[in-house]
Amino acid sequence: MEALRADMFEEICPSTLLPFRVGTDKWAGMVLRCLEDGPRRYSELRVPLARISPKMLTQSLRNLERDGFVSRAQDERRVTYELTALGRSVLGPLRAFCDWAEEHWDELLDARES
Amino acid sequence: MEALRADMFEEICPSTLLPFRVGTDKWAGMVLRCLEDGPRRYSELRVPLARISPKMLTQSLRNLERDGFVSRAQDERRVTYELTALGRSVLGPLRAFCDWAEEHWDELLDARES
DNA sequence: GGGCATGGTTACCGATTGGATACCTTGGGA
DNA sequence: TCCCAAGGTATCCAATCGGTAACCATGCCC
Repeated sequence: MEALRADMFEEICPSTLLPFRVGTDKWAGMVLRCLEDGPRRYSELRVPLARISPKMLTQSLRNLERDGFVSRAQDERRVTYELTALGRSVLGPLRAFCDWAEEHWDELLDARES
Repeated sequence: MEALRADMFEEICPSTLLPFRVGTDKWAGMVLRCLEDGPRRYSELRVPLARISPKMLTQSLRNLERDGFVSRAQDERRVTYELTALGRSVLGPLRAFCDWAEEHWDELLDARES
């Protein structure tokens, strides 16, 4: 499992500019993608999600937990978040959207400009 | 092309309860689905979207137009909205989510309850 | 030329979202 | 014992979202 790249999600990123959202809030989709490759710690998630505030990361994670997408495990001072089976099952549709966005990115930008 | 059923989207429907959204606003995903089978008029769209206000329907349509998903054609007193190629292309991922939601609906309700 | 249907627009308001910032708590390690 | 890192909370505020309700413009039809 590789480390997560800093600022995986650019300032102009699909989840903010593009017309769809996964999860109840703005960040949930990105959080899910960060958990694709295995469990991650809170502080580890803050690296790729460079612009998230601690408040929003906690809120996103709590929502995802409440909806059964993510499980939280605490081991002394270590907290790790991991996708549940339900969480993994939603990666399919989620990736379908990401692929779509990548493919149609230029068309979308063109449409927005005019 | 069949007429659209009144209140196609129940009060508790995936797009409001479930953790994803297609389109910039609450209604956009439902509007797209209403246009799946061909062009529709403004008043025709208000039938399946029983709880939408004229303001929000206009806003959703304008957003979808701006993003290039929908085109608007005016012919005297008739206004019709139709999916563009881009709009049709997003139906795939959109349906992937709807299918996912249908399949995992019970799990989601269970997770929310506890 | 009066009314009616269509396709909106406008004003107002409350609720929700999300950002910034400061603070807190617990458990090690030096 | 003091400090520091991890993993958060708390507070405040601005902007956006979405609902209600009233109103408007255009073009037909009688």
